[in-house]
Formats: sequence, structure tokens, C-alpha cells
Amino acid sequence: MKIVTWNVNSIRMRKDLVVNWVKENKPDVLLLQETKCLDSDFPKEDFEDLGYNIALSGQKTFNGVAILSLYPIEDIIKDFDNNPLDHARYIEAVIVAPESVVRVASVYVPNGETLDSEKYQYKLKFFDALESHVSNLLKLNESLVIGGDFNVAPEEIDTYSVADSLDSVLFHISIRKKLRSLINLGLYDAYRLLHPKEQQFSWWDYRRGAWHKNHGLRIDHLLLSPEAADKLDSVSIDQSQRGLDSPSDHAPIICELRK
DNA sequence: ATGGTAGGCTCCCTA
Repeated sequence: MKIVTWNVNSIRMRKDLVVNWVKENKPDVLLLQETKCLDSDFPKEDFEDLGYNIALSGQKTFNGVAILSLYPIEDIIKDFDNNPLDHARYIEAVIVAPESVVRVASVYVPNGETLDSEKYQYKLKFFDALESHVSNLLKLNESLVIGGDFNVAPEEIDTYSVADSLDSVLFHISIRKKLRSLINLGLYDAYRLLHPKEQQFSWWDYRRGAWHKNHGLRIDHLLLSPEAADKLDSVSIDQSQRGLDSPSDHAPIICELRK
């Protein structure tokens, strides 16, 4: 089963690019972030025509997450307890494939703006509440894949420049500790599990010529329960999508699980 | 050299 996470930065602006990628790569499950539209404005037909079932948690202007699946989507959950924000940043569901069942989630963690902002406090609290929810999910002992834009680079290898990142909301030690604590519940960072020494990024700022200088960070992740990690065959980041015309600032992350 | 791009929407916010 091929499961993909991708922050598309507006599904309406990115529709053709995402449709073309889906036709080429045929993911079984596609977890989207930053769809930036109401559910009624999501271009459902373009994906339904390709055979996808769709579960949405959207809002006007900002945020928005989605699950697209070639298999039935069941038990949809759109929030978790103690989430400090009334934003469309989380959707979870069970994917029922013929010979395998997997629980998936699409999460868009707040950026945090600056270390001294109120939004950064919300980012810290969002992680606490997410960790509490995920700790309950792990008790189910299911195959679980949490994909999304976590807005955190886990380790030094995951940034183009440690010096430039130390005071960044994407890398400050206080937020890396939150991601570490979440993973320490017993999750596996799929990319790092199969590529322990490689440096590959998932996001490059639109500003400052970041893409052309490869000034990126790895802030998008697929976090796997032990049951899912045991079935992990491959993980890759499709950086080619960042180099196309009118791209998202994020690249898709792809994993394949055995049945 | 202290810059600039993108999306959604409105004269600004978010990233």
C-alpha cells in the first residue's frame, strides 16, 4: 500500500499539478495539508474520477486537511481532545483495503510564527494534545500512519544550516523536544528509519531563492506505529515536484507498506 | 546584502 503526505499550499491552485502527480504515482492513500478551502470548494470530482474516496476537514482561507483513498474510508475523526485551536488541522480515518487495514491521519501542525509569539505557545500546546491523542491510538496496536506537515525538523541533518535554524520555530530545541516526545511514544520516522544518514529536505521557502540554493528543511513526516514500521518497504521524497512551475513549497513524501 | 515569494483576501494575514 502506497501512502503519501503532501502539503499542497491550496488545492485549488495546485489541482492540475496534484492530479498529474496522482495519475503518475497512483497512491493508495493521499494525505493532504493546507488545502485552504471549504469542503464545498474542494475539487472532489477531479479525484473521484480517478477512483478516490475523499474525507475532508476544510475551512475558509487557511489550513485544511484531507484524506483521499482508493479504498473505503471509515471511522473519520476531525479533532482531538485539548486541541488549543479551532482550526482544520487534523483528520484521521481507517482505510479498509482488501487484505489490510490501516489507520491514517493527516496533520498540519501550526507554524508558530516566532519564538516569542502567542502562536508559538499554541504550537507547543498542539503537540501536547496530539501526543495525548496518539498515546491512546497506540494502545490499539494497529497499523498506524500519521502523515503531515509537522513544521519541525527533527535533527541537525534535517536542516540546510544549523546556525540559521537555531532560533527558528521550525528547529528551536523547545519544539524539537515536542516532536521527539511524540515519536518516543513508540513511533518511527519512516524516512529516517530507511535512510539513516541521508540529507533530504521536504520544504523550501518561496523566499530568498531557497529552492535554488537548496536551503531546505525536512519538516514533513510519516510517523509509523511499530505494526506499520514492520511492513515498511520504501520511503522517498519526490523533490522534483518543488522544481516544477507554480509548485507547492513542500514536496510529497511517499512510503510503501507490505500487506 | 538585513533582502524576498506565494496564496487568499482585502488594503493585511499567514507561511
